[in-house]
This record gives sequence, structure tokens and C-alpha cells, in this order.
Amino acid sequence: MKKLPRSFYTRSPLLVAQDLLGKILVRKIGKHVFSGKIVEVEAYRGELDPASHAYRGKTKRNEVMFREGGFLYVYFTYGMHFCANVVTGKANKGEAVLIRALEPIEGIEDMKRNRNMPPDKEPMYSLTNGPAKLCQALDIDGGNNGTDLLGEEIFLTEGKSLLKSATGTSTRVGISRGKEKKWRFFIKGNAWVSKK
DNA sequence: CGACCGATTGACT
DNA sequence: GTCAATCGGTCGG
Repeated sequence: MKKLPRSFYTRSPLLVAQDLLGKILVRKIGKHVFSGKIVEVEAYRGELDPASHAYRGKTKRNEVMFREGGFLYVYFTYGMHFCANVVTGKANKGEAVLIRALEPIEGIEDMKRNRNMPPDKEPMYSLTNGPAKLCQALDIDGGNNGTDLLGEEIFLTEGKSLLKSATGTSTRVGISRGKEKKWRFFIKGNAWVSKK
């Protein structure tokens, strides 16, 4: 399938977030290939958005957010978890979209191993139904921060087209500022969407 | 420097 | 439902 071009990413995070639903995230590591359909995302609007890591401007930690769209921003939080974002917009905007949940497609046995789940169990929603869970499943950590999504290691491709009516919006999860903004987007009824 | 807290998860009452 | 794990960023003194 066709890799998404730079122009997909260099737009507003609100547009990119909605358009990311249904796209396929591919992660290659050695001989292993992981892939999954994006089913839940949240937009973070840079210096305009008090919930964004970019709100207070560029630092060593969030430098990748201030690149042009199409790079991967991976951050460490709660002392143990990694979360992955797609950087959007033009350079120096600090905009990104958090990938919150995936529906696994390829590499499910390896994802189970990465998540310490018994391999004989059926695929379960708990494999990738949260931003830190999917990073653990796909073996994404701080070392992947700054990866160019137009490269061969981690990238996105087109998926099946999705009707607008199949998606929903809500407020974002786990934040204390900017609570009222409905910048979370998800595929309605999909079993891998976090929270329930 | 110390205190607080976070774009979370999983274990436990 | 509550709460600990665990550490880097941020802010106040």
C-alpha cells in the first residue's frame, strides 16, 4: 500500500487527526513487521494548547514537535511509559497527534510477547487499546523519537476509506488543562478504542 | 534544591 | 471504585 506523503502531515493537527483514523501504522524492526489500523487519536495544538508539551515553547525534550510534519515524537511519562505522536503542520508550530489505539493486523504473536501475554490466547483488545500499550506492543520507545515517517522503519499507509459517520469525537483523556476541547477522534464501536 | 505532577497502566479493595 | 509504580520536567524558594 501507498505510503502517506509529506503533504498529508504538514496540515493542521485537527485535520490530520481525523484523517489518521483508518490509516495503517507499519513498524519494521529487523525481520519483524508490525502493523495496525489507527482507531483512536488526539490532536495537540502546540503553543495555543495548554495541554500540549509544546505549550511553553521548544525544549530539548519536545524539539521533534517543532519539526515539520511527518516525524515521530515519542515521550516518556509516569516514569515507565512511552507514547507516540505524529508531528503535524509546518516547522516551528509544535503541533502533533497522539496515537491512542490500534487494531492489530500483522505481527500479533510478537506483540503478545512484547506485552507479556500468553501466545495461545486469541487477539485481545488489551494488546493495543492505549497509547503506552501500543508502544510496548510495537517495540517503540525513546530511541524512536525523531524517526522520519517517510522512511522505512516506521511509516503510515492508506487503509480502507472510512465514512465520516463512522467516527466520533470527545474531549481528550488524562489532561487537566484544555479539558473542554473535543480534540479526541475515534472509530465508533471499534473494540480497540481505549476506555470503553 | 525540593515538591509536585503528568497526553498511563495494572493490581487490588 | 482506589492507588502505587517510577522518573523527568516544571516551578517555587
